[in-house]
Amino acid sequence: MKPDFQPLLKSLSLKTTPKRIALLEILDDEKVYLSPEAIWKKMQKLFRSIGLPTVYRILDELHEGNIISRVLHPDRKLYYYLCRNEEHHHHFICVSCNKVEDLHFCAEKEIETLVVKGMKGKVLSHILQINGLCSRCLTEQVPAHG
Amino acid sequence: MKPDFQPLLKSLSLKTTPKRIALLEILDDEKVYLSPEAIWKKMQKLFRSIGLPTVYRILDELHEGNIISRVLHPDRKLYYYLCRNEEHHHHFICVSCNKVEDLHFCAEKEIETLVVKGMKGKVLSHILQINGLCSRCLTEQVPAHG
DNA sequence: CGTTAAATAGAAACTGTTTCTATTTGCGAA
DNA sequence: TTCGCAAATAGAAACAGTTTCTATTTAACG
Repeated sequence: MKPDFQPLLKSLSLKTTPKRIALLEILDDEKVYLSPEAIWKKMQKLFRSIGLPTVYRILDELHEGNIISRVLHPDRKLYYYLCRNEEHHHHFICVSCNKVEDLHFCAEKEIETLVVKGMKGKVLSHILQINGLCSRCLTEQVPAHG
Repeated sequence: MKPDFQPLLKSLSLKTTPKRIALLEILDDEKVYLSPEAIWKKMQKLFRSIGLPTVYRILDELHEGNIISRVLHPDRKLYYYLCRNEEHHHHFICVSCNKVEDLHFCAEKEIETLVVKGMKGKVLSHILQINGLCSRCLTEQVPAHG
């Protein structure tokens, strides 16, 4: 069940190139977040000649257009994944298998109150990221990395 | 009022070198988080010859020993600051002046419940970072960067 | 099909960080 | 206080992830 990404690209005034479609399909297939390099390696199986800069550029464009989300991993690298949730939410990241799960929880109101009333400041954005082990990795006793 | 950092270093089995003391004093003076390079520049005023790798190494050691905290900035660089709070807390970061304020708020319980009961997973760590404008920058209408 | 602006490959540059090796220095022992 | 050695450091170089640059290719529109 591959979604039709053409209208999505069109809405961002991006041309529908095979590489953009392939990258979106790769992210759509994965339930884990991927590094640009991992995406590049998957792309190389589909295109005999594709540069890493192309992957970076496409990721930037799609992230810019809010089609894909990215995670700032504790290892200081950026990881990307396709996020289908429109509403505001946060991420649970399994440090063992890299799976991302959306958490429909947000402490927005508490934060807003603390910052506005407590500090007389203003909230521009907030990041809530939970690192842990998903149910599968937990039961399988896979050693966590990081 | 400079604290005596010697026993602190000793407790980590780190030798009390002028550079380690100076770095701690620089961080103690600042109420903002600093990049390794910014710290290096301040160090260069005190030591005619100091390498950037030395700054990185000292920062790593102190961070390892839980003496200093670090922030993973949206610009993907690491910033460091001296954190005097022992208890678990989170950070408000002013994107205009880089000041860090501790927020004594934590959604730990809600997160725990969601992950354990909802996902049957396990929480290893969590990051809550609030980016905004502090009261001073807000009233001064300083344009925010980032 | 032809045109044109957008997209891409490949090389090279850039930046923050780490590693390596020879030299220097803090500090416990004598 | 001086000695000896492990720890700390300088400076160069390497490294990794990411970005920039330029010539070439390609999608989209008429």
